[in-house]
Amino acid sequence: MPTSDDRRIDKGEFLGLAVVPGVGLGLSTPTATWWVAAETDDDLRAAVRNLDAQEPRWVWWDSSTPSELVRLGTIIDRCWDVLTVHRLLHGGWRTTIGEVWATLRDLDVDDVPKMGQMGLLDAPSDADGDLDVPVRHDGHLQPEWTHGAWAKTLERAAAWAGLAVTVAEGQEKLIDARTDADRCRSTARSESLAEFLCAELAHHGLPVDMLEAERIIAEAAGPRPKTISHEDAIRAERDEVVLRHLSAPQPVNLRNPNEVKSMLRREGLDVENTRAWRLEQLRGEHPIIEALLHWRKDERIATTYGYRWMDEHVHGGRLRGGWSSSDGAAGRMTASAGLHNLPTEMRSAVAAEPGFRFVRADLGQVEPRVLAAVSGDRAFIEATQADDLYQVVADQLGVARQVAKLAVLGAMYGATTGESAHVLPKLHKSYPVAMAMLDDAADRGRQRQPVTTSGGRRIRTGSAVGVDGDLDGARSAAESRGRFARNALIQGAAAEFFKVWAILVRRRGRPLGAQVVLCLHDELLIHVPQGQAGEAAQMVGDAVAEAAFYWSPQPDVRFVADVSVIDRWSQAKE
DNA sequence: ATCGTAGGCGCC
DNA sequence: AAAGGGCGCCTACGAT
Repeated sequence: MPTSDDRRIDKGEFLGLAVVPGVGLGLSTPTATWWVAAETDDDLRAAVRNLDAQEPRWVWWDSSTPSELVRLGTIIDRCWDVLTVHRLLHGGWRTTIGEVWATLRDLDVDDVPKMGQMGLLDAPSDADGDLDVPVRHDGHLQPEWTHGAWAKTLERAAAWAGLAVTVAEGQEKLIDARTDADRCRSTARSESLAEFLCAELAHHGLPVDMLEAERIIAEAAGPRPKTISHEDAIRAERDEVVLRHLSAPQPVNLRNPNEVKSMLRREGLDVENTRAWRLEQLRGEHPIIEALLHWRKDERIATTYGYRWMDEHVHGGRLRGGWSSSDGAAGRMTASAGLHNLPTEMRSAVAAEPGFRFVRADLGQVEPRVLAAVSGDRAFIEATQADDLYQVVADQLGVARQVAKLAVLGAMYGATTGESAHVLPKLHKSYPVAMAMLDDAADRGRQRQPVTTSGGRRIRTGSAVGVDGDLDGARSAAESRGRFARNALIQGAAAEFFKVWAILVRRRGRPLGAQVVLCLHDELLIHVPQGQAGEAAQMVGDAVAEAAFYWSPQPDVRFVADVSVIDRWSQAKE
């Protein structure tokens, strides 16, 4: 059997990979399938590096492989993540390997076999075939294989890698046949690498000053409870600060919105719901409002970002959570463990480690600039040349800047009321191409038709997404889908652009020792040795224009970023 | 007991 | 200023 070093792989050629820790690698190009025994992590790492030196495009089924590579400390810059590309091409989110295979083979996705659906005492049906081969007689993948049985032997791992290459080739063929083939292929590659970045983000974690975090938690939630009854006492104490404002004291469960509503009614305050923005309008009417709003903030930290959250997700000064490169709706990145919704008052706890600094950068006015890029509206593209796009639009429409901003955002979100809706006709007149594109997307959404982002992502609008909150029947559900589609076109394209930026920063930052530690929709945080911080900041800014060069359908749309070097996340501007 | 849904709210 | 799009995560609660 030849070793990996004997194989000649053309630059950019698909190279399937299936890692079996402690055993070796299954490998496959479109023309050959083989395996390499490697019992130690060092051997595994060396084997991958030797192959990567030939500059293949690595192919794998799903994020379990990048997770394994990152654990080994291997760095990859070209890959094709089959599951990620599937989501790009077909929409949807929680997709399984079995469904990806069935889709490619034109099999009914509803027939994809599930693990364990066969009773223990049942005889294997004819469809199951030989467990040693990955594909059953009926054409579907063996569920045992998709659930890990591919890793039983290196021979199987090699076959598994070969199947991944087969799927990747099929996906590329689908892309080649499209009118937007070049752009879509480019997105498939960038989104795949973004998935690898996700594995790195999950592994490295976000630096957290644990003492500072505990100080903030203590301020909001009190000391760390020692027993259950101690915890109850702290909770009761927190509740009491609100309840003492009642004219007729009685126990109220503040965590139950209905009880809060009737409590307020007894105090002479009638509200349809108890949301913060509505309660804020009642500030000054009754002291309990202020106390209740303050209670909510403290309760948020106590329940979601309290000691339990610390114990569960922060270890060795790093906050770690799961990352996904593309969510179910429009393709934004998602993260768990609170990484995407840390309250601002907790951001002082996100601190660079000794000898390191953060470079923080966020894209400025990214949604309207993306709208200009994807619509090709000449007048709107002209407006992106300015640092402050909204001011240019305001001057054009002859309205105040704030009004122009709300109108532009409203057009992208589907706002229908208020002053922003009033300005909409003017917006149509000045920027007809951009507005027509949004309206067209909204129409498609209403009719349950999918929309496609400029990078080629298919976004489904017909499923149960975006229909909550509408009680008055089908018409408003259709409007809700329209708003969703309208926004998804922009949000999805912005997400594609952001990911190109993120993976560029990841690569350009490597010689500087920089580590991407947070991706937040339009904001990047990188952790860098303090001596390299200035150079890294320059690089991050330059990478915006480079990302635009790779991603933007229009070469003359200007994108801007605010970049700063800081020690704590709370030192972000404003 | 376990699951799904709703109200609520954190962030973009 | 108005209350529109996305996500994750909390509690409460009704259905299974």
